[in-house]
Amino acid sequence: MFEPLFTYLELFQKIPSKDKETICQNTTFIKVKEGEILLQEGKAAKQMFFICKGILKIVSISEKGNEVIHFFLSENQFCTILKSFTENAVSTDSIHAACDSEIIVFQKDKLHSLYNTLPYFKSLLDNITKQALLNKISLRNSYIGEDATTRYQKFIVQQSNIALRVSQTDIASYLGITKQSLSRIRKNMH
Amino acid sequence: MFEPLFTYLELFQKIPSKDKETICQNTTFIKVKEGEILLQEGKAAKQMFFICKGILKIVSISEKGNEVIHFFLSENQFCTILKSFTENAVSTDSIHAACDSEIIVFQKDKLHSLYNTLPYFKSLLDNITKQALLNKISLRNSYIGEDATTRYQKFIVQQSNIALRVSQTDIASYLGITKQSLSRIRKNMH
DNA sequence: GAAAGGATTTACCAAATGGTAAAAAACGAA
DNA sequence: TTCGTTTTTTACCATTTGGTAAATCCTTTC
Repeated sequence: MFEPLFTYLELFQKIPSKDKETICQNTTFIKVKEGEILLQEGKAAKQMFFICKGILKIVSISEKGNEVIHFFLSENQFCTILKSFTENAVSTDSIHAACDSEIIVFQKDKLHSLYNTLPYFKSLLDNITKQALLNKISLRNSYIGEDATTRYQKFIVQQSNIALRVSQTDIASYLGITKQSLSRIRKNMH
Repeated sequence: MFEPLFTYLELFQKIPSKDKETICQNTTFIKVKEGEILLQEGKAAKQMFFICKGILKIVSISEKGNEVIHFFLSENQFCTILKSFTENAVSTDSIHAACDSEIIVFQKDKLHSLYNTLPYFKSLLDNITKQALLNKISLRNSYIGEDATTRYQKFIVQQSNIALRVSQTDIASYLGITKQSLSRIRKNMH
C-alpha cells in the first residue's frame, strides 16, 4: 500500500527502512470512490494527501455558480490546499476524487511530528512542493492567449495520463470552455 | 536605496543591523529603464531581483511569435525565473522592465554565501517565495472560464497598482487577448 | 513647433465560442 | 435484460473575439 510513496520519495533520496516504518505509523491509507469529497470548500485543510492511484481535482465555485477545475493531480503527487493548510485558513477550494483513488493521508499534526523526528523529511517535502507549484504555473502559462483547440491539444500532450481518465465535462471546465465547445473541438480534430 | 528591502523583510522578522550590512555588501543596486532586459530568454538565471521601485514583466514568445506576458511583478517582490535559477537550466522566459525601475540584485553565488552566513535568511526567502508562487497561481486561477471583460475587471481590482502603470498592449498580452479587443472592452465599460 | 514613431482607437468582417435545447450514446442499478 | 440517469453529441443562433487595416492620439526628438 505504501510502496508508491517510498518508490517516489527515493527518486530524490534513500529512505532508511526504520524511517519508512515511522512514516507508515503516522499516516493512513484510504480508498475513495469517484465523486467523493476529500476537502470541502469552507473548511480548513488539515490533511495532506499523497496519491498512490487515481486522480484528484481541485475545484472552486465561480460567482455564476459554475464548478471551475483549477487542476488535476494524479499518481505520485502530493495534494492539499497549501494556503489553507499552512495558514490554518478556510479554503475557497475543494478537493474531489475525479476517479476511484488510493490515497495516503498525512494529518497535519502528525506531519509536523514527522518533521521533528526526521528533519530531512521537511526539506524533501518543501522541495517537492515547490517543484509542484512551478509545474502548475508552467502548465497554466502555456494556455495564455491560446484558443480552445490549442489549449485542448496542449492538454492532451502535457497531461496525457489525465486526458483519458476524467470526464470531458471536467476537462472542459479545466480548459475554461463549455462541454459543448469541447465536443465540437474533438469532432473537428478528427 | 536598500531601505525598501529591509522594510519589507522586517514585516516578517527583525533583521539585526549587522546582518543588514552583510546583505548590502553582497548585493548591488541598479536602475533600469523601461524596456531593458534583465534576463534574456535562452540564458540561465544567475540573479535574483528585489524590486524597490517599478514593475518587471515575465515574458515568453509563443510558437506564433507573439510576446506572451506571464505576470507582472512590482514593488516589494522578488523576481527571478525560479526553475532556471535553482536548476541552472536555460530559461524559456525573459524578464523585462515594464517601466523605469530600481532593483536590488542578488547574484546566485553571493546569495548562497548569505544563506551560510545568515541561516534564517534562507528559510525567510523560501517562505516568501512559496507565498509568491501561491499568489501567482491564485491570480491565474481566477481567470479560468471568464470572458475577456471579466478578466480585465478582475485584473483592475486585483492588480490596481499595475493597471495604471503598464501599457494596454502589455495588459492585453497578460490577459490573453488582442490589444484591439482590450480597447473595445474599455470603451464598452464606460 | 514640426516630424517621426509608437500606442490606442475605430471599423469591418470572419471565425470562434457561449447558451439553449434536444437527440443520441454510454453507463449503472435493479 | 430494461429502465433511468448521466455524459456526450449535435444543431441553431446570438455574442464575443480575432485579424486586418486605417485613423487618431500621444510622446519624443530635433
